[in-house]
Amino acid sequence: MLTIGKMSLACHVSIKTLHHYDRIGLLKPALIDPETGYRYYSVSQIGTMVLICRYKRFGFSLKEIAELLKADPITRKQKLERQKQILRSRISEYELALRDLEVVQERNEERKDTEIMQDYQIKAVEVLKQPVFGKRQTMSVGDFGEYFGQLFEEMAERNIRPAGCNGARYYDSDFDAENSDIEIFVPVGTAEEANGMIGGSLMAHTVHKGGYSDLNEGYSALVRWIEENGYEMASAPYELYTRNGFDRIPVSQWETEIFFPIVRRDDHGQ
Amino acid sequence: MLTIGKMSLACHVSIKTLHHYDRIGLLKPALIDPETGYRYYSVSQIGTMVLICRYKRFGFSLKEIAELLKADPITRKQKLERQKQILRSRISEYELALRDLEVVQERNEERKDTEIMQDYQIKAVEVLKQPVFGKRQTMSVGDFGEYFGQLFEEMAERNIRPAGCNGARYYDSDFDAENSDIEIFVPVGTAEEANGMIGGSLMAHTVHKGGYSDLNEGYSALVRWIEENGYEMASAPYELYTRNGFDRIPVSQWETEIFFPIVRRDDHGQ
DNA sequence: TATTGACTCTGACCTTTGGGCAGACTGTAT
DNA sequence: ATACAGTCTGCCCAAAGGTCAGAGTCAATA
Repeated sequence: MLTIGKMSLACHVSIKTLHHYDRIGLLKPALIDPETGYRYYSVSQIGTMVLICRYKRFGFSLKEIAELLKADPITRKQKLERQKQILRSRISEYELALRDLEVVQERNEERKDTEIMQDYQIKAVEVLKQPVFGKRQTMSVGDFGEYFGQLFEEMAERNIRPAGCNGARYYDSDFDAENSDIEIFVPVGTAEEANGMIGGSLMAHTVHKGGYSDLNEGYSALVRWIEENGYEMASAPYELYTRNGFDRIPVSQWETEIFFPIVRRDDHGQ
Repeated sequence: MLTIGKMSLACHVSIKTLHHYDRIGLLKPALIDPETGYRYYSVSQIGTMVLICRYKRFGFSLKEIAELLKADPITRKQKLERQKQILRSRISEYELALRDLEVVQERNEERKDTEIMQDYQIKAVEVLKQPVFGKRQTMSVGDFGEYFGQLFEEMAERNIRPAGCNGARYYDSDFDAENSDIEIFVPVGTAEEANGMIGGSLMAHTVHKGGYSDLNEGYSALVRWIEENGYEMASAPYELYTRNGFDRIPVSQWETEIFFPIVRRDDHGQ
C-alpha cells in the first residue's frame, strides 16, 4: 500500500492529478480509509498508472484512456492503430502551419507594405446556370470526403456522370464549422440528371491557391471586395475544387474557385 | 458595416467566436448600437480577423495574438521567429510519441504476455558517498538546461571541474512537474570543491534507456520493486544522465541511471 | 400596418485537465 | 506532548469557445 504522496513520486504525477483521476473514476485508490478519507494505492496500480501516462503521451484523452483500459486487446490494438493516424495528421498539420508561417514571413520581407493577404484577383461575373447533382445536409466541414464518397456512389447507381469539378455550397447565414447546412454537388450534363442548380446570377469570383487551411482568407477578400464595390451578398456562396489532391499535385498548386452571389446595393428590392 | 452574421460568413468564424473575441477585447466591433446592442463590423476589421485566424493557425494563444496585433513590426518578427521553434518542437514531440507507440506495439506483438514496461534490471546496491557541486532550487522540470548552464558557469568561476555525469535530485515528498524542489549537481573530485553529497546508503538502482518522456516508467518500476521486496523509500531519489544528447548519440541510445535510497522495512527506526 | 420568420442579444452553465489556496484534520517522529 | 509533514474537502480559476433558453430586433411580405 502506497500513500498518495508515494504514489505521486512513483508515477511522476502530481497529487492533484491523482485526486482528479479518482474523481472521474479513471484510477480509484485500492483502499480509502473510511475514517480519515486517506487514499491508499496498491502496488499493481503503479502499473495501471504507467499505462495511463503512456496513453496520455500518445495523445488520448482521459475518457478515451478509461475506455482503452477496459477494452479487450483487439479493440485496444485497433484504437492504437487509429491513434497513429491521428498523430500523423497532427504532425502534418503543424508542418503545414510551419510552411505557411515561412511563406508569410517571406511575403513580409518582399514588400514592406501592410498588404496582408494573398493576391486575390476578384471580378464580378455573370455565371450561367449549371445543373448539378447534389446532396444537402447538416455536416461538419471535416467530413467532406465521406459525404462526397456517398454522393458518388449514388451517382453511380443512377448512372449519372460528372461534368465538372466537385463543389460545395454554404447555406447558413453564419458560419459554424461543426454543424453547417452544406450542399455538396457535382455538375452534370443534363437537367434530367440534376437535382439542383448553381449559377444564374451575378457573382463575385476569385481563385484561392493552396490548401484549405487558409481558405477563409479567400472569403474575406471576396466579402471585402463586395462591400467596397457597392454590392451586397445575395445568397449562398459556393466553392469549386478545381485542382486538388486527386490531380496528384502538391498542395501549393491546389486551386479552389469561390463564387459569391451578389446584387448591386439598392437593387435588391427588385 | 457588416452585421455579425455577415462577418461570420466573411471570416469563416462562428458568431460565438466573435462574441468571445469581443468580450476578451481581441476584436471589438467598430460600432455597437447603443439601443439594441447589435454589433456592426467595419470592412477593415475583416483584415484584422484574417490576421487573427492566421496567427491562430500558427499556434498562438488569443492572448498572444492580442499582443502581436499591438506590437511593432520588429517585435512581431521576433515572435514569429520564436513560434517557428515552438512549432518545430511540437512536431518532434508528436514524432517521438508516434515512434514510442510503434515500439509499444512491437513489444506487444513479440510477447503476448501482459508485461507492460521496458525490461528494467533492478538491484539494491550500496552506493559510496560522492561529493558533488550542486544547486538546489524550486524549478520546473522543463528548465533543467538553463539551470545546468548556470551551474557550469559558477563552476568555471570557481575553477571546479566535473568528475562525473550530471544529475538531479528530487527532494519533494510528492511530484509536481512545475514547482519542484530539485537539486541539480555534478560530481567533483574533492570534498573542498563540493557543497553536497550523494550516495552513502543502500539504493535501489536501475537504468532507463531512451529519452526522458517515459522516464516516469523507470521510477514506477523502481518503486514497485521496492515495495515488493520489503524495502521502503528512505529519502530523495536522484538521476544521473549517463549518456545523452551531448554524447552525439540518438535518443534511443540515451541512458539515465535512477537511484532511490531505501531501507529495509521495520529497520528505519534505527 | 401587422405579422412572420430570420437574426441577434444576454446570461448561465458545460467542456478538459488539472493548479492554487484555505481551513481543517491526521500521522509520525522526537 | 508537540511539532511538522502529509492529506483531506471544497471552492474558484484557466482557454476557447459550445449549448441552450428566453427575450428582443430587423426586414420583407400580406
